[in-house]
Formats: sequence, structure tokens, C-alpha cells
Amino acid sequence: MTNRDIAAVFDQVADLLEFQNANPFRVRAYRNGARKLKDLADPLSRLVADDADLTAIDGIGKDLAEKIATLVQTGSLPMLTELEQQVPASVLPMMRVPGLGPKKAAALYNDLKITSLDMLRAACEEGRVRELKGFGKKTEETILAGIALAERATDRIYWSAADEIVQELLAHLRPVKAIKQLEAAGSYRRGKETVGDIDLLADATDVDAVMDRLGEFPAVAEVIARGDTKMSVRLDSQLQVDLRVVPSESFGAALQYFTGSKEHNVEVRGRAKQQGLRVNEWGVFRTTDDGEQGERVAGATEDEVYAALGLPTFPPELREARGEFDLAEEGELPRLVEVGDLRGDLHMHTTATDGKATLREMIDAARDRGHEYIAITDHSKRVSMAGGLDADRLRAQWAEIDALRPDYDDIVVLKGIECDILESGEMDLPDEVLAEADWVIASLHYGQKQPREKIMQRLLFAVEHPSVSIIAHPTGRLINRRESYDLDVDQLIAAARQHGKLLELNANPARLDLDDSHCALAKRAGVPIVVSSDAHHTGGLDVLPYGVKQARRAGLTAADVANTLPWKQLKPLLATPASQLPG
DNA sequence: GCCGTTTTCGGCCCGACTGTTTTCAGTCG
Repeated sequence: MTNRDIAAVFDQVADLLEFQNANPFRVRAYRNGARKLKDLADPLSRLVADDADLTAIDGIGKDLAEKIATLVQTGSLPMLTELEQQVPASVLPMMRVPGLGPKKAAALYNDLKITSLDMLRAACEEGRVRELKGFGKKTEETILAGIALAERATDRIYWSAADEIVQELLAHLRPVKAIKQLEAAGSYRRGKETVGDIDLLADATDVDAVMDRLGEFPAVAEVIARGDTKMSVRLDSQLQVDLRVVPSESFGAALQYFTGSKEHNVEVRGRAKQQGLRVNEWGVFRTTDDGEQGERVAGATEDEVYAALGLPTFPPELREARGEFDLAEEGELPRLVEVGDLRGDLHMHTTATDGKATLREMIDAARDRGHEYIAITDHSKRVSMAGGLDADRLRAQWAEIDALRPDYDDIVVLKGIECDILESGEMDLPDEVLAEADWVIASLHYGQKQPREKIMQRLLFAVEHPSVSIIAHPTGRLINRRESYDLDVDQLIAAARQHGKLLELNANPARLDLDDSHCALAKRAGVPIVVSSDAHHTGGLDVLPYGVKQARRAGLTAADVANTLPWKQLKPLLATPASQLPG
């Protein structure tokens, strides 16, 4: 079992325990444990085989350590089997209905024997739900409307799509004169690859003016809730937007609170408590001797709030309780990479294969964007649907690049190729051709269903190939659409380190591959990351900021990202094992 | 279930909003 498999078991246990109304802190322990395992660098299977002390892992105690060992050794967990006998897993979707938590879902299961969304709908339509204690007519209506939402299980949207909506919302709200400050918070601000809902925060005294204006946003389908400071609406697209309106003296505290993550805030507030302080969305307050909220010590800005707790202002991308507090204590909070640090783009296509712009158009567009260098990397012949290049056509394209070079003294155009790693494990072009290239991307488009052993054989062959520079979109996942192929990312990173190869962070918003936790592992191993656009038209060059967001979430600095270097300094990195790099 | 320069037991972040209650539980973030 992989670390993620084991984490999934713990998450399932947490879901079932929650349904059974178990101690919420016990539920949290399982969820927290699952989270920590997903970010763990070392495979648990190896740690167990080595008889390592698993309780050294933060969030893993004696009990979870034993369960991990059981899972590694037997592939199953008796406790989960037992829980599933007590509660059918089919009841869990009920908790996805907005307004239904563990208590109400359990009442529906225990009193009405409801075990599916279909049965729940029938019970609502027959008016049986309103008869239950704690339920009423209104609740029944809310559930009925919510079932459709739960069934649709609307995907979290790409960060890039959320950004479009956020910009529209901000533009819509800004004309309100009462608004002094306005920010989008939540997972959007943390730069998460997908966003589940949009959180907006306004500094204003005229609350009604702001809320009325949000209600007038054209895409609003429904107002879910509206109180003195908080309003929630649902858009036509099903996306929920939460608005919070606070006074200036609380804006920083509210922004900190509303940005999250939840786990980060739990840590922040726990630390505050130890210092005799209380943090809420209204500010940082001293706690009086009788435990009441006392004098306010901070709140207007985030800097002020964190400073009051003796903490630096964490970049939003790092606020995930994934080790940022330890880094801060050691004074090693990184200065994260920025879009402006990138000097070149090393993955793009042209009309020679499946791109929509010509060679010259791509070069012009890249130059307009200030790139110092680019690599032209069309597909190799195996990608027949894209009209992939054979050796002759590739050499013809390189001759074309040579012919164009005199026209461009301010941008370096590299002769590259995105060469497929064939199902057989061979490269799709002859070695002598690859040896002539400035930049060789290896990637895997076919045979993605092969077993792990075969996939790894292919990837490792490419990593060891003397002409290969980098592995592109190394896991092959497409967010919300396709799982990654079956690979061992740790092994790939180790091989890249050994052979001096780079790994791509593909900035396409549907890929973002490697993801943040994998990039963090690569950083720890000293393997440089290259953030690339994989552009198939000139506008496609503009996705780099999405990749940089993901890189920042991984804690990468400019030094960890190879294409922040001038080409002359990047080139020597190739085929230099990371262990031999300076620094 | 985890954790500990106050603790091996007793804590574990904190507040807004709704609906169903006649003072609060459940849900949500």
C-alpha cells in the first residue's frame, strides 16, 4: 500500500466515526494523521520493513502507528471492516447534502432507516423527515434542494477559473463607496490548484450596501444566508460565494482567519492561547484572569496579527500546517519564487505539430512577454494525432530556427523536442538525433494503463538517457479528469537526482504536474524544477503564473526553479548529478 | 486519538447563521 492508500483508509475511518458521533477530537486525529501521511517523504512500507519508529511522525501516536503497520503487512484494517459492518458506507453521501452533518444524518439513518440519497428524497417528498425531532418543514425543503447538489458532486474548479470569477466579483463590488478595502481570501488566496468556493472580505461600515450589491451580481442564483456580518450566495454555476463585512480595525484579523487554512488557524490560535491571547476574526485579544476576552492588541492588518503572536506573516500559499511554523521558528521561512523571477519557457508547440501558432509567432509572443530564452518542443512521431515529427521533419524545423536566429538578437531560441517514451520503453527518436538537440523533454503519452513496474522502467530509461534533459508532466494526471498513471514518484525523484535531470512543473491549469507536495519532495532531494507553459498557442504562454502558484505552495525559492537562471547557467545543470552541484 | 519547558490527564480554535427551540443544537468555515 502506498502512503496515499493508507491515508485514504484513515479518512474513511474518520468519516464513519464522525457519522457515529464519535469524539470529534478522535475524528480529527484520524484526519490529521491522514494529512500528514500524504505529505510524508518516505514510503511507509519501507519504514515498517525497517522497523522505524512511526510515532516520530507528527500526528502519529502509538495507536495509529500500529494501524499503519497492520495495513502495510496485511493490506486491510480490522477496525475499518468492523465500522463498515456497523454503518453502511452508502450513508456517507448524505453528509454531502448542505445542512446535513453527522448528527442529522445519523438521525435519518437510525430513525427512518435511510441509507441512500434516493431514499432520502422519497422520505422528504412523503413528508416523513419533518416529523423527526430537531427537523421541521424548512429543514426538509433544504434537504430536498440539497440532494441535487450532493448528487451532482460538483467538482472543485481550477484556480484559473476561480480567478476569472473573483476578478468579476471584485470589479462588481468595488464601485460601492462604503468599501475601504476588498480582498478575496480562502483557498483562492492560498493558490490551491482547485477552489471549492469563493471567500470575499470587505472593510466597510455600511454592511447592507455591500450585501445588497453582492445580491445584484448577475450570476447569483440564490441567497443562502444573510446576517449582520456574513452573507452566502450560490451562483448559477453552483459555486458558493461567502462574503464577510468587517470594520477597519478587524480587517487584518478577518483576512487572516478567512484565508485559512483551517489547520493553519488551529495552530495559530493554539499558540495564541499559550501566550494568554485569543485570536478570532475580530482581532487578537488578551485573555483576562477569568478567561474572558480582554483588551485588543492587534487586528487592523495581517502583519499586526501575526506579529502580536511572535510570528512572521506567512505567504498565503504556505498556510497549510505543513511545517511552516517550524520553518518560522528556525528563521528559515523561504522567500518564495515569483513570476518575475522566470527568465525563460522551455516547453511549447507550434503548427509543425498540434500548436495553433507558427514558429515565428511563438517566438514573437515569447519575446513580447520578456522571455530571455525559449525551447521549441514539438511532439515526436508517435503522437500521430498531433502530426508528431520524425527525424527529417525535426531537423527541418531546426534548420528553420537557424534561419530565423539572425532576426532575434534579444531572445535565445533553443532547438528542442518533446520526445515520447514508447510503450516498449525506447525513445521515439534515434539517439543521434536527440544528441543534436539543445533541450530534450521526455514524456509519456501512451500506454498509461501499464503496471507500475513497466511505467517505472520507461521513466527510468528516459532519466538515464544521456540526451534527455527533463521529464515533462511526470505523473500524467489531469485534475478532475484523469488519475496519474501508476508510478513511484520517490523513485523517479531519486533517479533524477542521481543522473542530473530536471523535473517539470507543467503550468497548464488542468495539469499542474508535478503537484505541490511532489515538488516539495523534489526540492528536499535537490532536484531542480522547471516551470513550463506547454503552450499550444500564443495565449498559452500566459499560464506560467498558475505554475508559480503551485511552486510557491511547495515552498520553492527562485534557487529551486531552474528557469529562473539565464540559459548559460541552466545548461551546465544538465547531466550534472544534483549531489555534485555547488551549494 | 494525540500531546506535554505548566501537564501522562485533560485539554484539544472560535464565532456566525439558521431553524427549531422557548434558550440552544447543529452546521459551516
